[in-house]
Amino acid sequence: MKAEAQLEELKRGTEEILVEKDLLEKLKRSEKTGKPLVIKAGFDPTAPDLHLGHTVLMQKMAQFQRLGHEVVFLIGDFTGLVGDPSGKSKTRPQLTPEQVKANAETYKEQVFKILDPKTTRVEFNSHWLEKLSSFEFVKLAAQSNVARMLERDDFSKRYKANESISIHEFLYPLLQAYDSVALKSDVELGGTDQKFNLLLGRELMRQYGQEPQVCITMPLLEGLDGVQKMSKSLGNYVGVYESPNEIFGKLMSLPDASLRRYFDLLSDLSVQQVEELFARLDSGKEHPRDVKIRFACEIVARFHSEAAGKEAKEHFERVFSKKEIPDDIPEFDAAAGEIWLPKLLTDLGFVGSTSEGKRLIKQGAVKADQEKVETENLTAKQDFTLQCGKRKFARIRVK
RNA sequence: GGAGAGGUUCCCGAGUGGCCAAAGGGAUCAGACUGUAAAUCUGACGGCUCCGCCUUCGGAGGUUCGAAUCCUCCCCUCUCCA
Repeated sequence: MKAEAQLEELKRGTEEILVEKDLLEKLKRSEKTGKPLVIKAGFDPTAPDLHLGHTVLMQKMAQFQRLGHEVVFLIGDFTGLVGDPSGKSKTRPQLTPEQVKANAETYKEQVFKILDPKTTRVEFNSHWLEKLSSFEFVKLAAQSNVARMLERDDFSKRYKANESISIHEFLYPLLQAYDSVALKSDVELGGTDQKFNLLLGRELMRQYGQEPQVCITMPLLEGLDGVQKMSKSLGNYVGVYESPNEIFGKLMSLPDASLRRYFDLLSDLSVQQVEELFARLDSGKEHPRDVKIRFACEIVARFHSEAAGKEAKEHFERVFSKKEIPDDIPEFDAAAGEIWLPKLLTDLGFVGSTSEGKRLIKQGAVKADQEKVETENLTAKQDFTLQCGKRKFARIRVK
């Protein structure tokens, strides 16, 4: 594909390209020499599961792949030990090497739901960062300065609020930048919160006598709460590896206001198709719920299969629209006779404590065989279905 | 090194000897209403077979009938000076 056409396609959905002119140059050169560009995207193995937010970036990576470039999926196993301060209001807990290793493995497994394994290069930055001598480390640290670091919004906020900033947090961006030097990357992708780190890579490469990388930032996907960015620790995420029903259900709880962004950043529909869809929505020809269902189907299909998407939809309608009991619910054995429900709910993992179980019963959240439970004790003679809240079900087998 | 300010339940933040399992807000959970949306209203929000008991207010001791609150030592954070 011609360099100009590639650029047009690559621009879709991006927040910023620094610098667009440089990217065009690189694309042109690649076109002429047939040498693919090295596309770098780093992931910290802090959370063991990839979520929808990560896939925004990964779809962009996949796009580069389809255009014939070499994508490096960089696992920050070393930088993960440091902890990225980007966008954080406090120091991240530092991970142990064991945690990082386990998380990194999970990452590797999950990446290829979206990326093409054949053309993806997986790297661990400990390979070169571990080998840095203290001398080189100090040299690296000398490449930037405190004033520059404090320009960053996250740091300056913390600084002004009289909150602590550890020295090693200053090191993080430098290490990430050094990754670019080690990889000689042409392009680095990241979320908008990565802008500073990405740009430092550009600078550092220049200082190490290399051609600076182009930085492309992607918008951050907000989580299911519609406010904060999607993250595992905030619990507002949709995991790539979750079950079809889980993914579907979570996406259905997405606020309407976030729907457009989700379509823009994640849907495979063309720009025009999205435009048309939302025009119908605005004019009332389309119900937001139906649009959401379509989207949920698309995402489930992407991570599982077309059929799984359909099934998840049916399941959802059965359980939540018609309020039926789902058919594939966990089973649990209980002794016949008097059953103290708060304990049973705790054993099932539906609640964290018997106190919580008691509260929920009092609030009318617990049902046995579709009937609201009024008392804490229940005399069980035969199997029954236990429901806690809207979505927790279990089949209790009485013995 | 010196001077000062702080560390409270998931988060923010009140509380400065008993009325404190600790105000208020946020987050969360449940109920009503719905489209598992938003908004709104109601309730819950340390644990325990729970009208009572047990464990919590940076940590360890101490004073007291009684401590988140007072004293001692320690750890951590911030500010100013050097």
